Amino acid sequence: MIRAGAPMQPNQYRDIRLEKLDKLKALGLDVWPRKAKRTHGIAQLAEIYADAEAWPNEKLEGLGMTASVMGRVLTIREMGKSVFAHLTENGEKLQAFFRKDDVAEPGWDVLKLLDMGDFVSVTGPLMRTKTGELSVRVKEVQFLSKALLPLPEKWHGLQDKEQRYRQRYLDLISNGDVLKTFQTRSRIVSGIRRFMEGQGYLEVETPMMQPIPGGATARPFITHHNALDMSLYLRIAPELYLKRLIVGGFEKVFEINRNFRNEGLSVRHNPEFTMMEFYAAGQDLRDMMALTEDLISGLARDVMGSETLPWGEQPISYAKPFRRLTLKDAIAEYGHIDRHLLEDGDSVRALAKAVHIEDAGAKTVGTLLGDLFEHHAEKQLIQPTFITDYPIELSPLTKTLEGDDRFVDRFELFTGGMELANAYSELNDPVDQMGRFQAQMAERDAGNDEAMLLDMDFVTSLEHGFPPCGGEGIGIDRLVMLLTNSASIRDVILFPLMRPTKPSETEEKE
RNA sequence: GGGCCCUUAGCUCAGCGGUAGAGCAGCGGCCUUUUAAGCCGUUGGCCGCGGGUUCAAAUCCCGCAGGGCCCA
Repeated sequence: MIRAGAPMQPNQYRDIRLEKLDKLKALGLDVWPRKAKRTHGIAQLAEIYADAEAWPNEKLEGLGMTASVMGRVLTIREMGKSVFAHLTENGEKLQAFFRKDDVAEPGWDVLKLLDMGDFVSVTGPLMRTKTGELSVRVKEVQFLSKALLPLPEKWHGLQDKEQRYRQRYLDLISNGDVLKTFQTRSRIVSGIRRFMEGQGYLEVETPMMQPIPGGATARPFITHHNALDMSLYLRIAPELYLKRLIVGGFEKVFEINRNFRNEGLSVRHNPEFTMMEFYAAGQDLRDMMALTEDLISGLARDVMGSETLPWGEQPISYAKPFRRLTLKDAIAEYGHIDRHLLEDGDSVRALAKAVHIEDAGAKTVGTLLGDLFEHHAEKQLIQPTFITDYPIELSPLTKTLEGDDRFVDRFELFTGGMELANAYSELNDPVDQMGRFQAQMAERDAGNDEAMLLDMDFVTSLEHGFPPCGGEGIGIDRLVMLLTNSASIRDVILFPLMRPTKPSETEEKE
């Protein structure tokens, strides 16, 4: 596969196009000019003169304007002594109309050597064709860049998913929706930054390489620092560092950056993924909920244009307020299970065994409640729903509920059947925190290699005084999936992780 | 990790024991308002890789690689 990508291998297409390049040089052209002649962007012209009734051909010609636009040649339709071509720039298209009698030398010869995929700049007045399409009547052509390899098929685009991910640039060129999705992702992320800054949060950066990976339960990637001769871990979460900043006196901080978790791939998981975490001194879980609703419904409205957006077969409403449900109530409702059975350890264990949950005999009741929730409820939570009152075993960094120390003041937001956000009233009692870490270490000794490691410096920071604090993480990739109706996380990550097609050169050297 | 499926021309796909096919793209013609332009002609293939079965394998069997979907 991907033979066309093999660099500089002899290839029918490359050879012919290299010959054309020589012919262009022979015409005396600078075939790799340093700058494009351009007075307007294609999007700009397409927008201003979009309305065919407001801008009929006579009126366009009456403007007496000359525009220069640059773009990649997407299609060429040759009609004897005239040629139509579509140029594309930034996802927008504009037609160029060449007539042999109109084009100044050596324009017509250049045209004969033009291929789909090349870049050109064209100059001329605007016009509208018989069929009403806005076009540039080309008087002058500037050749900008030769594509030596052909574009994917113009009608079907690039379909092969493997090649779409491996050669994302081809996917972006030939599948218009893909470029739109990633442009939208960019707008969503900048919308998030605007919102957070508007709420008084400061963006900070904390270590991606950590000596002790903390803040989440997950297997880390490990790497090595040569000069210090030490192991380092790619972070699984920034949490413990952001909290140190709260200790240090920041009131509100957020970070949007990559986390790395050494786990499998799926339509919802990529080993590196983007997360926003934020912390606000003096606040609690209720404040995090309100902010989350404001943020997400605001993004739906302001970036996507509606609080109700399509998601597969079923639209999702991001209108406030989102539904709230305790973990146990969610199990009861979606699993059609008598609520009272969830209050008793033996019956919880029996329910877990009934649905074949692994090690159901050995796990704690709280852990089993988490498993039952995942089994019965998670996939069914399509509309945004805050799940609250998590078992303490699943939440080593969270304050307990008032009056019930088996459960903690935490929510996870589920949407489209996915975990989208996770928030706590942060644990700030250093003695309690030390005990929770010890419980995690015991779990680790018992064989759970995802259990948290003790970070003594973090505990020390709490001992210097940590205010009450609300904290939350929001999965940015999943948020983009939801807002753009993308079924796979690979459709919202530009370069998802792929196995190499053959051993890389660095590996061969080692 | 388990199950199912895919891999054939640059791209999109047929073909499923008997000489390797189509559309688009390319190349050569015709055509001065086309838009999946049209018409005539034409080049292009380690049928993912390696074994096997067979007189004969793209096609059947086994293994490997890469990918996809579902489940855990």
